[in-house]
Amino acid sequence: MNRKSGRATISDVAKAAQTGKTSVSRYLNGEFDALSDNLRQRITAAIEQLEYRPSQMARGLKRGRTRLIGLIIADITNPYSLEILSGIEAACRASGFTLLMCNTNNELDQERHYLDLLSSYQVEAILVNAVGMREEVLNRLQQSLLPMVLIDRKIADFPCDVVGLDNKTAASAATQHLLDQGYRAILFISEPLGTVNTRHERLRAFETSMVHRADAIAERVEVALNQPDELQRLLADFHQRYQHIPCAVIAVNGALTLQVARAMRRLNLRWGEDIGLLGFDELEWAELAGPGITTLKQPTFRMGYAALQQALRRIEGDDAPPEEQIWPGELIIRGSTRSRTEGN
Amino acid sequence: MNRKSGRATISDVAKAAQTGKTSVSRYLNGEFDALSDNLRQRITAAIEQLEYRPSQMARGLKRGRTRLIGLIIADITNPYSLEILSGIEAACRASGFTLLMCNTNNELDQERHYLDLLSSYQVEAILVNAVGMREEVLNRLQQSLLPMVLIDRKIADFPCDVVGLDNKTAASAATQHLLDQGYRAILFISEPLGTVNTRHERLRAFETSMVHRADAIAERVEVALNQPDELQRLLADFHQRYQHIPCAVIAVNGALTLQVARAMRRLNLRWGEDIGLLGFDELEWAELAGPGITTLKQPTFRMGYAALQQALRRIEGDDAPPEEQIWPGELIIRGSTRSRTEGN
DNA sequence: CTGTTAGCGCCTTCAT
DNA sequence: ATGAAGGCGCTAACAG
Repeated sequence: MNRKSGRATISDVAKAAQTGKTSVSRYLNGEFDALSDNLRQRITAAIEQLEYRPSQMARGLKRGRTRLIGLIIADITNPYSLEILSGIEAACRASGFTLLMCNTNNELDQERHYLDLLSSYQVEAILVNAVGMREEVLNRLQQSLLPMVLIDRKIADFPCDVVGLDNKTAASAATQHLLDQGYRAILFISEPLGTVNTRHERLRAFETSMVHRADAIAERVEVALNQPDELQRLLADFHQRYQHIPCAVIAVNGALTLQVARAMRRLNLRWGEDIGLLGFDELEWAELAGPGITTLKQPTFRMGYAALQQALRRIEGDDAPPEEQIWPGELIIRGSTRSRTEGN
Repeated sequence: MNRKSGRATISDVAKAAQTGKTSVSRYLNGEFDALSDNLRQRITAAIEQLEYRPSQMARGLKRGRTRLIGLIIADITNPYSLEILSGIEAACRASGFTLLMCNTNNELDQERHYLDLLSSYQVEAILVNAVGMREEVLNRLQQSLLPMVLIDRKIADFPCDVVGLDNKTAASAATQHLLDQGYRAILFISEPLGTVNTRHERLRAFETSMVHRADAIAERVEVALNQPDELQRLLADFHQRYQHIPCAVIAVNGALTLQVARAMRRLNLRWGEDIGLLGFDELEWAELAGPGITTLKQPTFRMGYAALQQALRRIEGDDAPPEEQIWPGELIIRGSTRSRTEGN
């Protein structure tokens, strides 16, 4: 046993098994055909006795295979991201990889920082669910040949594997549902659009679905998260202007849906009664809130899982052109979008 | 620039700056007093030009300082764990550490496996929010001198830093609140107690608070997560037996509270009306569910943050005896525990 | 101030 | 079938 670190090294094992490090290394890598039965047993015993565990650090240094996957998330507290994380994690567990987790807190320079950091840990691939990046950073990454998979959001003009929702179909279905239910004034509430393609796509599909309908009013607004007062003001204003016709709200993601629901609560607006409410992302509590909240559920867990699988394929050398995986959403109808007959 | 890995190494920088690796290393470690202005500038330029980033792997191998923290979580999808994670992550970000995340899915052998794995990555400390561990594993860890901080749950007879809730006070306060509100039959619903000290402590405090009260009935039951039918049956049975007196339920944690609420929904039992409901752990949607759900909020974020800080202290050499940090909970009263006057 | 030398723990030729 | 030697990228003496 090595005196200083307290941990046995490959040399200690070799010594204990009365052999050289090479054979132990072979043993560790499963090259048993190159080992006599006797030697193999000695090594097994030595490892057991010394409680030896190979150092992934040293291994990674030498071979480049660290079995580490980097994950960059914009905001872990977001329920969507959490489920994505959950899927990725399960896939990691299944494939023997470990996750290095980085939360950028939606800050752009953190993103840059973590990208660097992860590559300095020699991760074998990077999964990203946060995109504010500019070309400079990306080029560096691309040169490094580090496989990268984007989740949910993608980057314009940057060819890269992507896993995301079929935003167009989903947003159209959501809008159509509200129209079918009789709503005639619909407010699309989004976090600031920025360069987040997801938000743009959903909004565009919403507007496209509405533009044909001369009998219905479409409005849109951007609000940052955690601005309850502003949100409340917006909702009150919207409702006040259209209270004579069935009106509804679409929230662009789960985090926002929560805040919208809270604001409505404070305004004493009952969803499903006074106003319709539909939110992207399924929420575990959606059925418990009043008459329930209609959601556009994404197969988040499976998307996370799939993202890691895609990364693994790249790690194993697949160099097919970048692939864009588009998953279908599912509209889960609950009481918040109850049917409105005219004037009711 | 190194041909094979595509990444510049310290040697490349040394060459480009026309100096030796040592000086570059010194530069990297901020030992500027040992570098002439001229040399320093050459190095700066070389690093810039080569886009050099030191390999954390190699660094870790040599110095033992990997700046990596291992985190073992029983179940990331648990809201409690998520917020803990969130706090830990923030503390990591603030201190320049990176998280290696492992989710055991509540499986004991995974726990063992990950403990090994993390130490093989030379993490500098391990944070654990999942405890099924037995002595064998722990002893190995303890010998390795790897700092470890337990969160929420602790292990009997294993002296170790712990960050947790003041379960006794919290559970007493919760129970007392229900009694004060007039409830006279209270069911304590827990996940299987197992060796999870947290659940035991909360139950014990509940029973202690109830035992003095000859006028009130205390019951308890254990249910595994995701057994909706059984849960429903239990609740129906409990309510049916005590519907003539104000009765209430305490759920031992947030995950369970969600399931209890769902079961009540299906049974058409309205919390705050037909039955009282109080759950450990604050839920972001607690105020939105019917008249709101009364919760016992834990300062989860700060607890996670504090856990990492404690780990840092150990990393920096603090060898004071194990410290048990007990944080106070806060009862957040909502409509689900509305006051019951007799017979109403 | 600066460079040389020797490893950290492991894997990989290349001999034997 | 086995082992010795060299090196991955970095740091830490030890000289100058």
